Amino acid sequence: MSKSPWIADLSWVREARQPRSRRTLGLLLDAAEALISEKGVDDATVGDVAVRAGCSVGAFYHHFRDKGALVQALLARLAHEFRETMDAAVDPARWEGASIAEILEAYLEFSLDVGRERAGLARAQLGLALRDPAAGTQLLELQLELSQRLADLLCARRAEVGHADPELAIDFALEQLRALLILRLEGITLGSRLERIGDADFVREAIASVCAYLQIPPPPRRETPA
Amino acid sequence: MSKSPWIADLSWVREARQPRSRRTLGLLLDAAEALISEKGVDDATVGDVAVRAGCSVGAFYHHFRDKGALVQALLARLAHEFRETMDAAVDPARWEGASIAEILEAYLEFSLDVGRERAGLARAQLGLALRDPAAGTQLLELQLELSQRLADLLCARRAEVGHADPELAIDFALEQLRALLILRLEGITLGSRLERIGDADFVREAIASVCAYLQIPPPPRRETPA
DNA sequence: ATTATCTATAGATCTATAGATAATGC
DNA sequence: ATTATCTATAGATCTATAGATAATGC
Repeated sequence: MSKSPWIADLSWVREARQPRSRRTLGLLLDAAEALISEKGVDDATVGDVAVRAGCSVGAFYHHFRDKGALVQALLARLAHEFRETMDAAVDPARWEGASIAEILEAYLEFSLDVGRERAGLARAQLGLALRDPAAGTQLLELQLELSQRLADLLCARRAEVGHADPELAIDFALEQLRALLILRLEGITLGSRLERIGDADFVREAIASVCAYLQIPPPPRRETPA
Repeated sequence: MSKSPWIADLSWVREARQPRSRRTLGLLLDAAEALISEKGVDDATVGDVAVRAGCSVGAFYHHFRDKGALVQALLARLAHEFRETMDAAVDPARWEGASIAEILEAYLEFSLDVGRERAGLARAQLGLALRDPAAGTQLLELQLELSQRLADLLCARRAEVGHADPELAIDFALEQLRALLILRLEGITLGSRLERIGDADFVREAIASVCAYLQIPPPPRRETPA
């Protein structure tokens, strides 16, 4: 029976049976993540990835239909991790009793931490999004969802906000912080005076800025643990 | 006489004599600028550029040693235009009697205008800087110089500033606006609510934010010309 | 018997060059 | 005579495939 052209490329997707296979798949993804972090998607070749994963190019193509499928799989894995982290992060229960300023401060600190670890990857993803808006959106959409859920958290505290249009102001403030984070994490700041100030000062000024804009009280000073 | 290896690749640089040659050079640069705007440096091939310029690949290599030399030349031309514009823009005479808020407002408006025209190019340049920090710095350094000269303009007006550390605050505010501009111009905002607000609202909120942070009076309302 | 891997290589694409041909300015 | 261009192609690089070989689980 000849196959309908509509389903020519469709087959039942099943998890790999052999543990060996799953191991190789993991090694390939790890290798790809590392290489793409270092060199970007274009300069990380299929050959590179295979060598780093300790397998052959042939094995690579057993696991991925083409190079694009690898990038997709990698983004999917990152998206999964992102979502898990986000779900824990924006749980309203975590933030009971927290002020807007405290939430934003925590957002900045955590983002800087995580962003530093995954700097190369963020760079690669930004590069991807710049070149091909369709390809790089997956993670950016998650960032956006994070902004939305943060906005929800903050809007529940809109009584604190002195700005005439609290919803707009909260959106704008979040976007402003996101812009600052991207610039700082991508290192596009170059030799600007800001690059030389530490993260602590950076967070302090950023928070001072949004607090003034939103017209909310600044966060309480935390004692540094001895 | 055999050549010293130290000067093997050195020759006297002279402007092209033939007008025909200068014309081709210009066409090549224009073609490259357009193509790189559309597709980025990697995807704009030498062949593409030659076709678009209406000449052959051979002619291309008569003008440029290699593809990198083309990118260099293009960046140099842009840098020249940037500098000319900047020199006119930050001339203190232009800003006599202007307040900090008015200067920042004008900076935002002009940057949005120019950035829209050259969006693809900014994108390509950002991509270049992300991949190879050494290659893309030329224009970023000019952006930085612009920030520095704007900072000088503003520092001359530090009496307006209520923030405890005016220099730091001015640097931070400028960096914040730069971050917002990049995000908005690169279209990384995606479907965020901010993308849907117009430039006028964007400028207004951004200015409101820095004025609150710096603790300076907001800019005077301008009447819209009928 | 099925799944996973390896080796070797075809095919596509892009950069850069060689050598011939045309245009320019003295 | 010199400068600028064109045509054709070599060489490098990368993606993807074909076919043979090894490992796994029933």
